[in-house]
Amino acid sequence: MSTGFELFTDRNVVAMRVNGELKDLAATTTDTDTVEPVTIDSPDGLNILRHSAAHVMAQAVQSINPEAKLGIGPPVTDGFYYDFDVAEPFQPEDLKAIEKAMDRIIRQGQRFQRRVVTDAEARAELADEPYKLELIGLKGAGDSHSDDNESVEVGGAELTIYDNVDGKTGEVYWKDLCRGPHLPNTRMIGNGWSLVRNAAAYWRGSEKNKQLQRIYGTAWPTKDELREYQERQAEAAKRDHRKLGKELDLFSFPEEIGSGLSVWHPRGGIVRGEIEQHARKRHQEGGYTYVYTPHITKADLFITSNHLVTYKEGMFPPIRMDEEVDDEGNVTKQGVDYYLKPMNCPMHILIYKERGRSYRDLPMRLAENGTVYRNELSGALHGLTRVRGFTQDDSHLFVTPEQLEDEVAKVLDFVISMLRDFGLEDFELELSLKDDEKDKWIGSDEFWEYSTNALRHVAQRTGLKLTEVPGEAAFYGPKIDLKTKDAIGRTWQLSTVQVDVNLPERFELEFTDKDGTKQRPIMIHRALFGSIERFFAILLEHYAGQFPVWLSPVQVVGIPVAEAYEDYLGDVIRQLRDAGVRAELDASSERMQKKIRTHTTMKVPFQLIAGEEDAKNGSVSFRFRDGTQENGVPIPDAIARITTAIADHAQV
RNA sequence: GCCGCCCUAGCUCAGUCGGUAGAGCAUCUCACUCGUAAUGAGAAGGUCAAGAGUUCGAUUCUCUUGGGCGGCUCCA
Repeated sequence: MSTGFELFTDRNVVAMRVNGELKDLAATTTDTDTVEPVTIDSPDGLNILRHSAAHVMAQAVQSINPEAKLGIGPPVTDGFYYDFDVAEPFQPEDLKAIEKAMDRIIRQGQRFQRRVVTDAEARAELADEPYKLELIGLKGAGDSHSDDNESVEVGGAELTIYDNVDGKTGEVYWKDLCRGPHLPNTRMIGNGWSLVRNAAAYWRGSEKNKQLQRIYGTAWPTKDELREYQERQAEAAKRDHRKLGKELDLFSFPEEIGSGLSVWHPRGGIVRGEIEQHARKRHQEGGYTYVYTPHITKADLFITSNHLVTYKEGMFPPIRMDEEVDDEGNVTKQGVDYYLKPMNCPMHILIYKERGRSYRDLPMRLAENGTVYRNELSGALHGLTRVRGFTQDDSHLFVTPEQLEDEVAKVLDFVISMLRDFGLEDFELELSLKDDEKDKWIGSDEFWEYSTNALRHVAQRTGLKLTEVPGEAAFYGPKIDLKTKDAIGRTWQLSTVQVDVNLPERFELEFTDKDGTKQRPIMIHRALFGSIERFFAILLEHYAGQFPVWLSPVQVVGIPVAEAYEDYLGDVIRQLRDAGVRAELDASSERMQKKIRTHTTMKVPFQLIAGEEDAKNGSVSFRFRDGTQENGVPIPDAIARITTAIADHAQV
């Protein structure tokens, strides 16, 4: 018998795994146990650090406000939070006071002491903590959601309370219902932590429940790592597409139009146009046909598709047409309701249905940049990534069951190679499956098995990292989602490929097979960028506004050293424009240094400068985004260099 | 939608313990004609988000509405 303290003397060890289970170092082990150390910088160790910091924060809050009732306090990515039920929401000044109190607790070196309790004991000790009592009740009811945040409190096989006690006297300062494990001592939290913000959050994540006040913090093994984290946050803030969109004059959301509805300025329009043109060309090469469909439709269409049942809250309210009302307000002629479309699929289906289809018509690949409108909750809106009107690069493929696997494989290859064209490189896949829950899924077991296997084979063949997530499929079929990592390591979900037998069924789609029988096609829903607005925002952040040359709104700006060289440099700019380059001459009366500054902040990839020297030699001088320069480049070479960079989608 | 915070010139922000406002940049004018990140001078620009209330008086206090930000929920 020995404790973790005896087994591991390394100060970086904060807990241990005993036969695979995380335990406090104070726990005892036997010779037959498999015991592994958990260091503070490991994923488990970080969680323990952060969860322990959450406890200290809760103790600090209750030391300041004994009336604060405890919610839950789990670790999350990069940090932790704790929820409190308090009469008055926290203010920024409160966070400072809480940090001070936390600092005292940490310096005090309180020990975390684990204690097993019965249900009755826990209820008695936590009589003043209604939310904890509710959690105890849940556990009693055999609730076994083992991976949610609540399990941090009551997820173990037995109920445990952690006491925070004085390192020397053993006096109990505070206690909390908790599964553990914890750091041995609050001092190990060190100084690599900080409170980040406070916000409201619904108790147990349901908007039907009361809102609690949540305080978020971040915690790291060292102060240096905290600083690095803060720098990463600052870098992300610098790249924020909402900020760059304003600075680079790309798009805006005029209040007069309404929230979540974007307008695209000339510069943003150029970038978006390049994205769309490139995608269009690739789609046409890939056997897709572009179609156009209207923005509004009579209700019938979305009743048939069932969207007006399952998705009604997500849709804008109807526009009533042709209704006539007399002076008393009685309806004398029935009107018709029109809806803004939240999806394009039913419209594409109607194109399919316009005439009888043969197996020879399949696969049929319809593509559209279809603008859809969704009544998103106002609080959910966020820049261009979450809006009320957006354009999906939507495709619907109609295939025979036999074609499904091949076609999905093609689609996935297509998606990946297209995203590579835009400079994204790091991908992984998520295969969403059905689970055992009854009633949630439609379609036969055979269909699910067949289509799931098809998607799995295809996904595996890409060689990309693949995660399978049971229960995440659409109710009508499995799907593959593609995620990408941007330049600063953030993950974005982009493309989705979904198999659907539901809509073909609802709309009674058919094709005539070789043997003359009528068969039902399978539909594949495919969004590549997801939403063009959102994809644009992701690229903008990925490149921090420094788009590769082909996407840059202005590719070249000519800056004459003095007015006398405007004609000379203007001629070079004209040649570039003739070659299809977006080149401009800055003939304003500013000084050249000022112009360089202006166009550098606008992130123009090539600045061409010419004065006496270059005019004499028939050359120009390059200044690049990073401030480096290359002087005396002969004009033809300069033009070739620029056009090549555009054609190659090069970053400069 | 919910909770909290916020909205002052085109932009970024000061400011007014209630007596109707200021800077820098951008814009316009003039002078300077200049070789790699801001030339100088001057001018113009604001019903302090909108509406209502309290007050002798509101940009400032209160309420309502709109918009934004951070979360929750939701999601392309």
